Amino acid sequence: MRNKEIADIFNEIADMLSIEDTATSKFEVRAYKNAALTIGTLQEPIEDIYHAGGIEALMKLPGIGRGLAEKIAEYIDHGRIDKHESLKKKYPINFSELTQLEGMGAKRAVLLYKSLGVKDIASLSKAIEAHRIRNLPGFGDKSESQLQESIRLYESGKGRILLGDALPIAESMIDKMLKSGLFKKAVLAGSTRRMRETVGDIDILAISDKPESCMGFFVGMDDVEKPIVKGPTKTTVWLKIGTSCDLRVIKPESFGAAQQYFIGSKEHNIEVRKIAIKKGYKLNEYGLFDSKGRIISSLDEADIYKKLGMEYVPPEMREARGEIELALEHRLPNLVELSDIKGDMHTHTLETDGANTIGEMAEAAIQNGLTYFATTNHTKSLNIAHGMNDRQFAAFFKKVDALNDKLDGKIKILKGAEIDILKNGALDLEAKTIKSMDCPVGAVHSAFNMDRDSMTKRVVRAMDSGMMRIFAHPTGRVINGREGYDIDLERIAEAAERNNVALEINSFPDRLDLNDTNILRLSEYKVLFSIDTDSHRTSHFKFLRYGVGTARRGWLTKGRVLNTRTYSEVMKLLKGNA
DNA sequence: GCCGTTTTCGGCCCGACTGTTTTCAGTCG
Repeated sequence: MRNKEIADIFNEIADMLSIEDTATSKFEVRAYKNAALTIGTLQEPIEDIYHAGGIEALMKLPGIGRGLAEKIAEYIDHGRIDKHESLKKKYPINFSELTQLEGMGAKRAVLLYKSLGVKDIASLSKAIEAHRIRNLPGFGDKSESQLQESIRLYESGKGRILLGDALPIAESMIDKMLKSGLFKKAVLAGSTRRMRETVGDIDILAISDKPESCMGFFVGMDDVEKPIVKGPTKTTVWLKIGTSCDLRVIKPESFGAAQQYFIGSKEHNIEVRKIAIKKGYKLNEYGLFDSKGRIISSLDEADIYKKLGMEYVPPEMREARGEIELALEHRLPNLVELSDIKGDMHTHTLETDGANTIGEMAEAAIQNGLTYFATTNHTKSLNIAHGMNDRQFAAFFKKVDALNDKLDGKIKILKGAEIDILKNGALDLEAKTIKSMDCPVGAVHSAFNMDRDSMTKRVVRAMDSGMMRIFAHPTGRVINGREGYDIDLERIAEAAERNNVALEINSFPDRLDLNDTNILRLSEYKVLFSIDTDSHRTSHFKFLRYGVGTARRGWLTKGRVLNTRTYSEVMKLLKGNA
């Protein structure tokens, strides 16, 4: 997939063109940025589009005309774009690195290059140490020390943090803000609200009569390491967890418009504003206005969408991936909700690498509102997790039977295992043992570096055994950890369809596997998805909301999710009698 | 460089904050 490479190059061309500062280049910059956005958020490999339909097919993509389509073709065919190469000769600067620094854009980068020869963060650091920045036009003592601080923050907070780390902090901060009595309302916005798997910062939106006191309270909170930007309506701080947090305080009459604006995404908002313009309106964070500046709507987010002729778009869908068109046609899917989930098909106990007994897990599942769950311990090949053999499973299942009797329907425990799919595609237990289970889950835990075809065949063979009901964490990726193995998900989905296997959406915060884009990609297949926690201790059942958020980002409806079914419906599906 | 339900020419999302400025450019989201 060349999408990211091309998007990066277009962004870099845009940065370099933005220096030229002529009347047309200003909009040429925007054209390159728009195109980079289109390509960067594309669901399928751009080279596939090109190879299937040539330049004409590329030109059908939004923001891509003949000129840019030819440049994309040039890159796919020759691995380089002439315009990019010649600009790079003119400005041999690492823009993508430098512009990641707070307070550093393309223009400053070029000024620093031309006057001091700064090309990247390393050479910038040296220039700062020698105090050579402060005397440049447009710079001063403050900008010099701020750049130094930006470098420090960049080094310490490289990369985005997990949703599972950001969301609990954000919620507790909002809780404290509301309890302070200074805030009338405080809500979560930004990528955290959209449930992106990682977030670059936390955005909080608040209403108050006393914005100054609010900002004072905010910068003084325990979670805050230091303020970065402080204004009367907008303040940015650096949090101790290693990410920044924005607070915007607005007037109550703008609450709806402000939510719409601050939830984002930026790409979604740009599209929505264009729709406003087409209708002769103007949309900003204060409201929707007509051409004479009279207010059309501002109090309620849903009303703003309505006034624009659109359905209310759930935050998780706001990524400019086609939801705008559907909202205009009133054809948005009715997304699955946390409260729809009745069971969990993937959990562990202390018999293998879990931390709690099956009884404790059952109690926690009840507390979390579930009516059934599958206990799915690891199998013998996974030594590191003390995987169980056939005899141990038989003994364990007797315990589960006894517990089920004792629980008397308060919750139903399904007997299962997270069975290793061995290198040759065989399942790591005897057929007799697997057939005694309600919920055999298959998973890959070894030999991650097989080539794509072999890995795909390995899993397809396991599915074709007819004994597997769920394929756990299908790509094996760990966010900020490892890439995941190379596997052809389309072929996996076909095999899953044919064998009545559900594909898992693993809710563990550093897995979220399948992820939103893969779910979207596979939505045309008639497979069910199973949103599981992979709980290794009782507290992990709370992770379910991350899996549901991911499913919603993948546009899944309740009907597409296996474990929204009741216990008896699920048992029928698992036994193949549905 | 893209794009069109008033347009194939003349527009292109919108506002806050900061530092270095005497009215604004650069950056950010």
